[in-house]
Amino acid sequence: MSDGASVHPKSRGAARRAQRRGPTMEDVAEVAGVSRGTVSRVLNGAFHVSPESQAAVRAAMRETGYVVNQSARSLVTRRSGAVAFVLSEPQDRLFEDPVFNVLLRACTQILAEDDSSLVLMLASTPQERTRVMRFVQGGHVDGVLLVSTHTGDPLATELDAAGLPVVVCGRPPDAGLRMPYVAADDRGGARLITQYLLDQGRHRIATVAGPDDTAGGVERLAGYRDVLGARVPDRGVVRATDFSIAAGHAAMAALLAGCPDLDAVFVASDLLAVGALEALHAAGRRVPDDVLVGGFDDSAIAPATRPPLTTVRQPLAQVAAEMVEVLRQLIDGRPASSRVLPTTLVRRGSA
Amino acid sequence: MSDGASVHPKSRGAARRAQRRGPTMEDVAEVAGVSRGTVSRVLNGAFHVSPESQAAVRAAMRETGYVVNQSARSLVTRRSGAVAFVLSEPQDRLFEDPVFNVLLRACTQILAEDDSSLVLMLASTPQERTRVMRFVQGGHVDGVLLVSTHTGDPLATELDAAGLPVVVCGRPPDAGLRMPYVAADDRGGARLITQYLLDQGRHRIATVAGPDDTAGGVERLAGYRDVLGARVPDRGVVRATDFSIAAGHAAMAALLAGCPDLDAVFVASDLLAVGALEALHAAGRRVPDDVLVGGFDDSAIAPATRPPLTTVRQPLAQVAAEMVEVLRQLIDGRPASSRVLPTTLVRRGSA
DNA sequence: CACGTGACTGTGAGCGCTCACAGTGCCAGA
DNA sequence: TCTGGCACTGTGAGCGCTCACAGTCACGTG
Repeated sequence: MSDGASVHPKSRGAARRAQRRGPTMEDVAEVAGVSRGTVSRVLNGAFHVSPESQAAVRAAMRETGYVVNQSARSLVTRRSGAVAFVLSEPQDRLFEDPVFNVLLRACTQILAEDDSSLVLMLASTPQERTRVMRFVQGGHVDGVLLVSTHTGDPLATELDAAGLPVVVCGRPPDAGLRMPYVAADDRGGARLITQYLLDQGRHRIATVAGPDDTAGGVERLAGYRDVLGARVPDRGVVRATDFSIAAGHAAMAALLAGCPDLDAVFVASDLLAVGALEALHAAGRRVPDDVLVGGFDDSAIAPATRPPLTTVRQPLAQVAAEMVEVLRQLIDGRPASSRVLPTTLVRRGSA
Repeated sequence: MSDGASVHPKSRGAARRAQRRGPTMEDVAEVAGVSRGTVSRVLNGAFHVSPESQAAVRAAMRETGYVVNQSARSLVTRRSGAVAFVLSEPQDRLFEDPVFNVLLRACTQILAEDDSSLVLMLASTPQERTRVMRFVQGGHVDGVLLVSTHTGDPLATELDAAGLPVVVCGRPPDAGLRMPYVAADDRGGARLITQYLLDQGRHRIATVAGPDDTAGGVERLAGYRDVLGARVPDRGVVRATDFSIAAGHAAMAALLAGCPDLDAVFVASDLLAVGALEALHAAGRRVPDDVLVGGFDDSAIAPATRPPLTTVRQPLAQVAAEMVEVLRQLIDGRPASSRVLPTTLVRRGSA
């Protein structure tokens, strides 16, 4: 008995190891009475494994409580099974925007369905940007979902130059980028709601546009102009400094000052519209009686404003799903192209 | 000279490899004229490396564009350098709540400062919960930041039972859990604002409380009761079904029906307060003239309501920082204890 | 002058996995 | 009966890193 330890040094070591730090494939193989390779095969859904072996392996996995070691797997496959969700925004205002949350949530969920995970990263400062680049190039993630709203975002350029799998949310403002994007049809949606305001018999339709270095700012204004053409009222366009409530308030006040006889306004986002409604209220204008208000996004706040906001719905869950799908294609080396998804009008009390 | 190529077969191979899939430590070592071990030492900030070697290695890293392979490192260190941010919520309403966003953003940023990353996970369904457990136990992350608001959350129990490093946000409703938490002083904050309403000369102070399976629901109501005691008006307490705008509206309407002569109301969250303000407006009550309204959170929406919301400020950035710090301690095997951070009153127009 | 000492460096043995390849056994067809 | 093919299985060689250990070298010190 005294040499029992030295007789089975290896198996005892394996047993100790198994309990200390979780079972390995080797342990599972031993329990199932097969080899490492067979375990690997059932794990990876490969063919050429007999039903009996398969059952034995599965039972052994259950019995031992086996979980794959992703580090070991990644080391050889060079796939991390993770994707970075990068918010590239000078100020991180976007975090307050319900649109962003919905997108983040949807992406997380969709990735999870495929057993991938989402790593959230911020890239507001140059240091953060460097970190993102190192992270992605270091193979921590297989690809990037980039939420970047600003023209000339250096991160987009760097990622693009490095040839990494990247999908952008929203039409990228820089035409030079090769990477595909997934966007809602901003321009079409803006046309939709502007036409709707027109159809309500309003003639002096102004707009609070978004910042001109964002896709939402540019495209939605373009859609508005598509419909109104020369009928855009004098001083009827004011740009908000960002997509916040406060900016909406300020822009609406400016609009009222420059174009006091407006009878409808298309506001480029719901959050801006919340501010605009306040400014209208403060100025004693009744909505919708005196002024119709149309928003954009159909975010969670839209049905909760006073009055409830008529707005344009972005299919965000679908945007998320398509972004993930396109990214998958890129990661797998398949060709991928950009996609634009239709927007729809949602009528509520404000217009 | 003719055998130059064959003299350095290894170095040529290394060079080829380096360009194919990124340089390894071996490549860096070769360029620096040192060994793998020395490179590893400078990488890990170890001592016993001569300044010359150190400089050579750093130069070689720069020259080759070396980035560590985290998979390989994790495989041996059993540390992933990542942390899971898990949102464990039956319905994922919380995603709409600005409070949650601020917390998520702050955690991401703080972790990034230490070169760790944040993996976002949802755990609404049993399947998702299983996935989280496998993920954490599989060593994908070193610990968990758990944002769970509901009593009897099975994930909290499972994580706790598994003895994994976990920090909960908010006082965990279940007393049986061993894991530490970081919370804002909900009860103290509720006392603060209730006392403030009292000090304004109001005597019929009602409350819209949060769900009773959440810390915010329980603690804030307790603070309210601490101050009012027997002075809580008859039918002056209504529970919201969740922390949403719609629930706030419904609860406030119910409150007005049961307790029509109320002259102030403490609403357990800003989002609820938005709904409550609407309900009051719909009922023709003026705020703050007829009814004072106090919220809780001081989220981004508070200054943007009509009138701006007097509320209780939660130090969310600090909560995030402390959560990360406590989790670090846990991961490093150091003892860690729960922390409660002070809340403060923010006066605006509604009270 | 031998020898311990301490700073520094190189080396081998893995971590747990996948992948390519080399078996093994079984059956149909020659 | 032999052979080729097929379904299935085991095995070795790494992936790139860290860690423990075993050097090496230049110093003092006895």
